[in-house]
Amino acid sequence: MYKNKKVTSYDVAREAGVSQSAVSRVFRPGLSVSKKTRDKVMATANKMGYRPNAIARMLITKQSGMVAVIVSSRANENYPEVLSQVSKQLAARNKRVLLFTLDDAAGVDDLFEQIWTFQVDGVIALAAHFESQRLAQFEQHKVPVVLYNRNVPDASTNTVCCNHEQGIKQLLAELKLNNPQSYLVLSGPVDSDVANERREIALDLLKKSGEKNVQVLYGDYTYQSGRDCIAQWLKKNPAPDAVVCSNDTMAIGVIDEIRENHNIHIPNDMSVVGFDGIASSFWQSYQITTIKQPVEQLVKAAVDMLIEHIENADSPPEARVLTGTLIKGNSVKRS
Amino acid sequence: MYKNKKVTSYDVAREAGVSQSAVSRVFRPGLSVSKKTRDKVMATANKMGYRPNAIARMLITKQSGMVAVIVSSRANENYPEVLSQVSKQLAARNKRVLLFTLDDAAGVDDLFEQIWTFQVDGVIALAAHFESQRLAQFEQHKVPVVLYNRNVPDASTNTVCCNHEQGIKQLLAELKLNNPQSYLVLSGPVDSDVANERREIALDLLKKSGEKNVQVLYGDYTYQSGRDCIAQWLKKNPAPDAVVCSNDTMAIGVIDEIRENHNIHIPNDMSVVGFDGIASSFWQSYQITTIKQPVEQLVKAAVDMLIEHIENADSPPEARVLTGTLIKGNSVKRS
DNA sequence: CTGAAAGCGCTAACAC
DNA sequence: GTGTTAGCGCTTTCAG
Repeated sequence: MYKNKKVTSYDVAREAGVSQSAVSRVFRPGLSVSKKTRDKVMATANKMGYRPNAIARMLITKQSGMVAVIVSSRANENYPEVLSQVSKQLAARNKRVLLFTLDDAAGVDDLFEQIWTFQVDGVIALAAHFESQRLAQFEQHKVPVVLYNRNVPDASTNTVCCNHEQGIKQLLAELKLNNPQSYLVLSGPVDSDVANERREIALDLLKKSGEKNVQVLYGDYTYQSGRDCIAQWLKKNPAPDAVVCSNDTMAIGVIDEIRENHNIHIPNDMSVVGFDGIASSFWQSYQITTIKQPVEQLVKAAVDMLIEHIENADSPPEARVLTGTLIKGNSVKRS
Repeated sequence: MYKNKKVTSYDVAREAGVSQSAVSRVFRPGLSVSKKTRDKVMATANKMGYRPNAIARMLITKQSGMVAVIVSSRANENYPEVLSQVSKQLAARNKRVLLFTLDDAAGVDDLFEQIWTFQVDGVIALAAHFESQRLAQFEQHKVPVVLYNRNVPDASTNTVCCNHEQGIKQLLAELKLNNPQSYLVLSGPVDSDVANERREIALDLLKKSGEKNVQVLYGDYTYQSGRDCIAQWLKKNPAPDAVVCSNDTMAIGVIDEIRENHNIHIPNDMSVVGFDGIASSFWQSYQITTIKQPVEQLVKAAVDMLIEHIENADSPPEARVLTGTLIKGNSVKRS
């Protein structure tokens, strides 16, 4: 075995008695090489354990074949599923995932530095919040970007989003069947764009339908915050008839808190709805009424858009909105 | 703005009136440049929007600064936490994560091709199963690798693992307090090394302590498989006194199935234990007795080992085993 | 401390 | 169809 140093296309060429570019051609699909040379090259390449060096290729083709995927810690609980889909679907398009996790605003500068230096072909941002000046940088550096699960008002960015409005409308309609007199909206954190959007839509719709008794609390999307919020609220206030949570995880927290510490029956005395359709929302012990996001299709849309913009630098920005599915669970009374 | 093409170190050099290597030096930390040149270069670089091209750097330094992280779909439910930790801790060591997801054995060939061509500095495999010949390839290609949550008998590979034996010993001791007469071991899938290890350890320990009535069922680590297995079992058999699940998710499934369809009380009539300590195992409605994996420390160990082997090619293979924490939940009766 | 020069391993014209 | 040649953008000796 030739293990002492990395074997290059030159080494293979010499050994096979062909030119270096012949070797290169053999390993670039779709280039015309005679079967004879191809076989000869392949044979010696295998013998020598040769693998083309993607780095060198990137340098010359100016395509890294890598897509930066940014995951913020504020991401929904369904992000593992999303990430796995993203990885799978990008792989199918012959792109690799360069993963970045974003903890707090502090890391953003560094993150962007990395993105530029690594010459990624594109960026998919999962539920992260970026200032609009940040988004402008992508354009300056000519790096296509798709925001997943975000709805940016000014339509200069590619976005893919679940239809929050329609979803929340359906959830509220479901709640209305029981004619609730008081609502509690349990919002996600204010630094999450998705949370803000869901909250505002809910408040807006409730207002439009003339509801007077609507209160808002702020959690941070976690189970514990769901528990804490409702516990805190019930210390000084009567139980609301309906609780509208910005995600399933908080809804689960609410349900557990009620079960443990309060003599309130869900759904008979109180209705709870969530959002996302995460795996545990379907578990027997919770069975939350929620909107299931069409994750696979959302990711497909995101990947399609990104590839389109990578291949065609001046295609116009696009926003795609997909509709989720109402899941009628047992956290809202059914007649 | 100089936006028409990527600006290179030559462009900056020309503009700043210095040599190209001067620019290079400025952007390589720890190299001696006079403050005057440094300032001048920095200023024009910023003005022109210059960013060093990491690809070119990789080509010459033969270090990509990337670590391949392989996630298999068989990974435990705690993988999001693990992945997030891995990403964070590698970032702290100035490495980027190139993420690969592995669905089935079919993709392995392709995966390995990618790993070689992308010249990654190292590999962390999360709960994936590789044949030993595969592992040998890493050595041939001189790519350091750390297996996370695997215990390979032949000690020629770097591994980091939670102490399954001690954990399961503790869980069984906890169960013993109620003097169970019959055990059901609910194993994960046979193509998961972790699952096999946990099952065998449990069976072994039970045998050693003289238990006669021990049955085994095979799930696939999912919630639904937990439900299905126990439901199937109870159709034809009496309820076991103790159920030992290979992960928390299946334990949750067991609990939910029992709650919905059987008149059996947990923990009074039946005890259930899990493994992993995933977030939902602590939820009020489950509170599983389980072993919480020390994820942060496990990842730290993995990353430390990997970096060590990247920097020091001939450090010897190492296996680190960390001990988990027994969580005394409510799925086992407490006296 | 600085600049000149030689590549890293490969791709992409371009002749033959 | 194949070989020759000129780089991609950077790091790294090596003189000065």
